[in-house]
Amino acid sequence: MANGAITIEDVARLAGVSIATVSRTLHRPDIVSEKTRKRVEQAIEATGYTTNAMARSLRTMQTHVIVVLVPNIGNPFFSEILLGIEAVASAHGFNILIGNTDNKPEREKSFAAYVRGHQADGMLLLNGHVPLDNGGRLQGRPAALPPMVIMCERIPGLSLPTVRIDNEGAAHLATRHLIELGHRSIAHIKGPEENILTKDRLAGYRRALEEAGIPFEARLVAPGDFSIPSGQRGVERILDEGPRPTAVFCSNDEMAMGAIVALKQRGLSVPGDVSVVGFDDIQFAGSCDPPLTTIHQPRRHIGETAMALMVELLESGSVPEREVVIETELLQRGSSGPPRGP
Amino acid sequence: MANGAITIEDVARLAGVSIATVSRTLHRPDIVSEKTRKRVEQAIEATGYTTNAMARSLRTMQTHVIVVLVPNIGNPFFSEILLGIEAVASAHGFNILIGNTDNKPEREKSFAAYVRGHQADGMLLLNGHVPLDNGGRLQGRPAALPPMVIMCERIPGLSLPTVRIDNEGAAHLATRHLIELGHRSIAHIKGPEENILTKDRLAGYRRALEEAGIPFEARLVAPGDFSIPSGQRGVERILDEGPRPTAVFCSNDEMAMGAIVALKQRGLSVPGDVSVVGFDDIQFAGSCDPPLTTIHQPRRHIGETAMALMVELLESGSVPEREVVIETELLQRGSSGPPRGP
DNA sequence: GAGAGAAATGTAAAGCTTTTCATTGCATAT
DNA sequence: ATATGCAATGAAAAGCTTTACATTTCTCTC
Repeated sequence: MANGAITIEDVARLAGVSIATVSRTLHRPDIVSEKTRKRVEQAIEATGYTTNAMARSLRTMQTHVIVVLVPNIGNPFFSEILLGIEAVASAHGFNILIGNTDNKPEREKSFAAYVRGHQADGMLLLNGHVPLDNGGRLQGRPAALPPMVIMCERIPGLSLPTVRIDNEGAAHLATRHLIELGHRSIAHIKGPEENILTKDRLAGYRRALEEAGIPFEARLVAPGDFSIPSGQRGVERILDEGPRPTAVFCSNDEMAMGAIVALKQRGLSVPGDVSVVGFDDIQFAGSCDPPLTTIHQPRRHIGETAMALMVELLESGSVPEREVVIETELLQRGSSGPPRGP
Repeated sequence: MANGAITIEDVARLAGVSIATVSRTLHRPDIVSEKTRKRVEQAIEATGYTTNAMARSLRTMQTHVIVVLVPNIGNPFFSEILLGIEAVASAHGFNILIGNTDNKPEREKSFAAYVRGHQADGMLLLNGHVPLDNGGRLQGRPAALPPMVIMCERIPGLSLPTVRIDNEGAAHLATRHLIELGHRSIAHIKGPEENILTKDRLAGYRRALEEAGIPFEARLVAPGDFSIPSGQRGVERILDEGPRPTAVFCSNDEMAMGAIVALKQRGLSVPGDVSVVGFDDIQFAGSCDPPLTTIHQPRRHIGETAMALMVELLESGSVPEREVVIETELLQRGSSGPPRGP
C-alpha cells in the first residue's frame, strides 16, 4: 500500500497525549476529560485518521464480517435474501462478505477458510451443505464449529440454527390450489436431482395428489434444473409422451416461465388449455404474460431473520438450536384457472 | 471467538522448529530443507492450523480483498457483472466484498472506510460516483486516492481507469434499427433524471433521429426510473398525450417489459402496432412474450475486464489511466418489426 | 581434516491496535 | 496539612505474523 499510513501514534503526537487516550476517545469517550477529548478529536480530523481495522481485529479477535455462502449471486432469488441480510447486518455494524460458490466445493472451502483464518466471525449458508470434510472437521478444524446459520435448506443430521420455509407445505398448497380449481391431471417439473428443495417440493406435490385420491403418474414428472430452458424441455417432454395434462406445477418460477414459453409455442393457451404454477415469486413473476401464479417466499424477511439469529449467536455466544420456519403464501395470478369444461 | 486458536507457535513447538521456519514452509517451501518441511507439514496437518489472515495482513499491508460498490445487488444486471469480477478475482487470489450502497452516500462512505481502514486493497465502483467528500479527500483522506476502477458509468472530471460501454453509441444503434425498419414516430422512455446512463442513451436516441432527419418531439419522451412499473406509466402517458408512436425505445429492459405490459393492456400488439426495444439484455429478455429486441451488454466480460485492471493496478502499483470501452451488440428478437403499412 | 562458502534455521523487530495495570493529579475530608 | 479516593492519563504487553539479520549447520575443496 505504501501510503505513509496515518496511525494512532500520529494522532497522539499531534494531540500531545498517549495512544491509549486516543483509543479511549474513540472507544469510550465518556471516560476521557472533555478538554483532551476535544484536542484528540481535532487531531483526528486534522490527520484524517481512521483506525486500522486489521490491527483492531487482531487485538479483539472480532472482524465484524460475516461470510454468506451463496451458490449463485446471479440468481435474483438469492440477491433479495442478501438484501435482507445486509439490512440487519449493517444495522448491527456488521459487513457481509458474499461468497459465490458456484456449488464448487473448493470455493466453499476457500470461504470457510475465511472464518477459520479469522477474517470473518461467522457464516451464513445459503447453499444447502456445510463445508465439512471427512473428519467431521470444518476444513481441517478440530471439533468446535464456527458460528453458522443454515438458510433455506434443511441439512439433515446437523443441529445448527436454521431459517427455512416449509417447502413441502408450500408445494402441497400450490398443488391443492390446482386441484381445487378442478384439475385432475397435474404435471410437475422438478429441480436438480440431489437438491433438497427438489425432494421437499416433490413430496408436497405427491401428498396433495394422494389426499385428493389422484394417482401419481411418473410420466407426468419431468426433470429440470431450475433454469428457463429446462422448463421448456420439461413441458415438451411431457407433451410428447402422452395425453396432455391440464396443469403444471413447476419447482421454481424460471422453469414455470420456460413452461409457458413452450406451451405457447405449441399453440396452447395459458391458463385456457394448461394452467401453470411456479414457486418463489421472483421479480418478473408478476410482469410476464400471463402473470404467474406462484408461491411467494418473503425473501427479504428470510435474510433478516437469519442475520438476526447470527447476531444473537455472536453476542450471546450460545448456540440457539432453533429452527425458524417462515410462512409462505400462494399468490393467485393469471397463469392458473379452472380446466376447460369437458 | 474464544477458540483456543491454534497459532504458528503451536505448530512450531510440535514440529520442533522456530516460527520463522513454519512461516517459510508455508510461504517459500523451496528454501527449507525437505526433512523439516515434512515435519512442519505434518504438524500443520495435525494441529489443523491456518494462518491468521489478520495478522498477516497487518504485517504485509495487503488484504487481498477488493470492495465492489454496487447500487443494488438485487438487480440482476449487476449480479452478472459481479460474476465476472468474482471469476478474475478468485483466479488471482483475491476475494470480493460486495458493498450494497442502495445509492445512499452514508453507505458508500462506510465502504470507502473499508479501504481506508486497510480492510481492503482497492475498490471497484459500479455506482457512478466516487465517495469523495468536499475537500476532495476520500472520506477524510488527504490527497492520494486508493486503487479504484470505475465501471459502467463515466465519472466526469476524474481520471481513473474506467471500463464502460458506449451508451450513446448503443442507443444510437438501437434507435437506428427502428428507423431502418421504417419507423418515423419513435418514443423514448428515459432512466432516472440525474443518471449519466440516462443522458448518454437519450443523446444517442436524439442523434439517430437527427441523422435521419426526424424532428425530436419532447412529447414522445417520458420519464422513468428503470423499473417495470415506470415503463408501464411511461407508455400510458405517451399514449394519453397524443397520436400513437409506432415504436418505443426504452432506456433499459425492465422498462421495456413494463411498456409491453401496458401496450397489451390497451389491446395493442407488439410488434404489430408498436415495436419495443430495450437495453441491457437481462436474463428474462429472451424469454418474455414477445422476446425483447435489445442491446446486449457483455456483463460478465465487463466485470472481468475491470477486475483485471484492478489486479494490474495493484501489482504494478502504477495507475494505468486508461479507458476500456466494451463492445455492445443489437440483439434483434421478436419485439421489433416494421410499422404497419399505411 | 580444516576452512570457506552456501544452505538452513533461529532471533527479534515491526506492523497497529486495545487494554490491563500503574501512575499522576486533583479534590475532598479529616 | 495530610490522608484518602477518584478521575484521568500513561506505559507496556499482547495479539500473530512476516522478514531482515544473525547464527548455526552442512558440504565441498584443498
